[in-house]
Amino acid sequence: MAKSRSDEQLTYDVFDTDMGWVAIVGGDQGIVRASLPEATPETALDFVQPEVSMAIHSPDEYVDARMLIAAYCAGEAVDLTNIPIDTRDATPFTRNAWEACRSIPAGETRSYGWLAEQAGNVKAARGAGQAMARNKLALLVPCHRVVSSTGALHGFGGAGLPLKSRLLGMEANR
DNA sequence: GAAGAGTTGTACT
DNA sequence: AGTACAACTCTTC
Repeated sequence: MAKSRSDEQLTYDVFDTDMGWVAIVGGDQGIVRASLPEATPETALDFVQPEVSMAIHSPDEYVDARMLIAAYCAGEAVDLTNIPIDTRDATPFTRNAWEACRSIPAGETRSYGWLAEQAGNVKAARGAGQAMARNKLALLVPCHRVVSSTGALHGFGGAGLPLKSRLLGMEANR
């Protein structure tokens, strides 16, 4: 770990899945940033900027992650938790929230309050939500399984909502 | 069912 | 260091 992040060479890969193109950017510690399934590889790569700008295309590094993500997008029951992730930019609370989020079983949903409790503070549900908002690992951290206390898909800022609803439907149907 | 107040964490200035 | 913002939850009308 002696090597600094700035001195580290990032690598990326982009591939097509059943739901669209997914781009992933990783470092020495693991995946640093991942995109949601997009219509075109260009959009997917745009999603992982600016990290991808200083990364080189190394599909050989992520053949394992590619297979898992592709299988997941195809509806297969795979464990995305096997993919190593690097939470360098995350604060302890955020990292803990992401870790708790990965702990949620497929097809199940948890509330932000539960997530906050796992992260350390029960009343930090709002902060937990923000941690998900800052989540750069997209599919690797199944933030779509986190819903509001009432069970409704709250927030999920922007165009991610339809996709997450789709993912939930897929997992539930599975 | 809808609206308002309260807490905690993160990001930015 | 301080201020503003946020993908929440709970209590009350």
